[in-house]
Amino acid sequence: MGSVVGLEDVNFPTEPKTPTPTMIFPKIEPKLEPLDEFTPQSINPNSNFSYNSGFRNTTPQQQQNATSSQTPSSIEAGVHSEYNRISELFQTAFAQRLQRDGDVEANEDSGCRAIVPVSNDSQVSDIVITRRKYEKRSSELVRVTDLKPEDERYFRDLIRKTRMLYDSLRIFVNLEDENNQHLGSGRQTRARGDLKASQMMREHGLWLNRDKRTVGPIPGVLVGDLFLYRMELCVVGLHGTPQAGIDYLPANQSSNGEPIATSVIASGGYEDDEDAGDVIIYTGQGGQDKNSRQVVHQKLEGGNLALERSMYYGVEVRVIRGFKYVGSSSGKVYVYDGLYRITEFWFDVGKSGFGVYKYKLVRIENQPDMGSAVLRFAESLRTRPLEVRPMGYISLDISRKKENVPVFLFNDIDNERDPACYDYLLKTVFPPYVYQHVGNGSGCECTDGCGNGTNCFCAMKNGGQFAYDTNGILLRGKPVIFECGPHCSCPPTCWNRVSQKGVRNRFEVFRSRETGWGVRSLDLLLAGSFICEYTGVVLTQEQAQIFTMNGDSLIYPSHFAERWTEWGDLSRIDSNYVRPAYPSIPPLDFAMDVSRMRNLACYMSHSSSPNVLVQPVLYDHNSVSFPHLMLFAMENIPPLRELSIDYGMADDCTGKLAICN
DNA sequence: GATCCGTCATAGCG
DNA sequence: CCGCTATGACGGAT
Repeated sequence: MGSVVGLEDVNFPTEPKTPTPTMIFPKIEPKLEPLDEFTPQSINPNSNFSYNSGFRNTTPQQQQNATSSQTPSSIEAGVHSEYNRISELFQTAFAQRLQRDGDVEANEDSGCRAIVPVSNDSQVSDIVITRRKYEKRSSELVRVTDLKPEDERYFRDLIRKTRMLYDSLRIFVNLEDENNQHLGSGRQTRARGDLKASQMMREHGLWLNRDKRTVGPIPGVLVGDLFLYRMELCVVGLHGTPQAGIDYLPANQSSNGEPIATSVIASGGYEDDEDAGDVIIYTGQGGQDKNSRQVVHQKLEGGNLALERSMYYGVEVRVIRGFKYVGSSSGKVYVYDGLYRITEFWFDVGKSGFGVYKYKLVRIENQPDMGSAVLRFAESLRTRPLEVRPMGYISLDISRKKENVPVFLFNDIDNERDPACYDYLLKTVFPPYVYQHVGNGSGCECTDGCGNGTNCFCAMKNGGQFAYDTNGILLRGKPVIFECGPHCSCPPTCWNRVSQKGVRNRFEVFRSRETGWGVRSLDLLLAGSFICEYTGVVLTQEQAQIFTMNGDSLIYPSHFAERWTEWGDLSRIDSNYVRPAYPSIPPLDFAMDVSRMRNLACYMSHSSSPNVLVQPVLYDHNSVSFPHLMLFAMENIPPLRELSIDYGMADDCTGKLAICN
């Protein structure tokens, strides 16, 4: 039997310790070649820059196309002129550098030639948050290293809070716009919540990682983290440009006058990309018309030059993959896949017949599994679990058809099969007296559906507005939420019935060495989306006493940390923001028995930095002291990542939920 | 009905 | 300040 304590220790510091930022520049020492011997090979001995030695990765047919589609300025002439241009570019850059720091010392023993550690007297608190309005991006290139576990937790929490705020703002802007459309503002296009949210956060200095240009990992961002919008990447500082695929420190800001790439987004926007996971053939930028067709040769400038320089100096780049994924609103997600090294680059003939730069990106070893691979793996698990993982499945539905969607039970570690042995409890069982005051007149009378909540009694109970948007995403955590229910006149399709409809995603209870049993999803869980109810049998005071005397463990809902307060909290943007206190409910003082009947929720692990929140909800009765405990995602949770709740436990209180291990 | 394409409103940055 | 960009949303066509 493992301990229930989940992902992380309970306590983490509010103040970060100082990690050591490692300066990449200014001290660099690439070998300087005499300018008259300047050749592509001397620019970079590692590169296979193929200037006139034929075409790489190009079929004869493509070459034919290339030459035939392009006369009289043949592809070869194009390459020649491009090469001349590059030579000029480098001559200028090297001349400038010679003039400036002709006496830099070589650093022979460093694995990465460009990287020379310097003093660690920078303040880490400056690394992350920018408080001034519209501050320009910094030109200081750093790599953050030596993060201690408490630092990791601090930055993780910072990223988490930042993303929560971004999502809240985005949803609010979209909803407000939708309401305005209802009123007939006459505007044709919808507001871009994704852009508005980032703008508001920028105005309040809430963008992260803007006062340093960070090479390598962004503190607090894990490999596999999911983003739904390009601007979200800008806000956390993972990738700084809203549209361009290559982010780099431009030459004029660089201490040695050369650009350095920091991150790339591979989303298949270029026909010549090849993506084999660990190895990417990445096409440089430029040369496309507005229809994304390659119409001229690419040039070795901007991001293309930066990638080449990053290769030369052995500087790693972050790779974010964007790809289609049903379930996200735009049909696309961005996944942080970790660090890659550029090992080769060359000028090639693209499918269009025009010259493109190509870069071979190789994933650095010993990193967590690629998020994009996990997504694909989860996809295959959803459709054919036994084929993909023939061993380990104990049950393909522990709910025995009670849930809309089967709940898997997986254990490839030991022989435990406990969760298969319990009665599956779909909904919490309340004592009969909570239903006393239910009856006619307790629900709304919106026969045609509740619309946007105008004149809906249930909306009024929530303070005039529904708690969800039209996609069923939780707008803001509240002391309690009133959903429409069996005593309402509205049809079951009413969108104020999100949590009572039960599980909609594919979940799996799994055995883990760290957390005993755990729960993970095979679907992407969007931030704010409903996960499941935390079910149990609610006990009367007397029953609870007997249970306690017998030594049985109970769930006390009042012990859950009130994480709902964090969801939709706009206080960092809106100084007038007040945390929702309405509708107010008395402290929850009931106990729940899960010793015989339970659902998947009680297998979720504890974390003090959880990705799931507990939100009280009422729909089938009006006793505010006995709400359903509904679980919602606090962030975009990638498939197969363990779900965690803040049980409000201290480190040494693992016994409380040991029954579920 | 899913998917593709054109169009438009965008915002950061070099 | 201007032009570029591996965006995102929508509406119409296939």
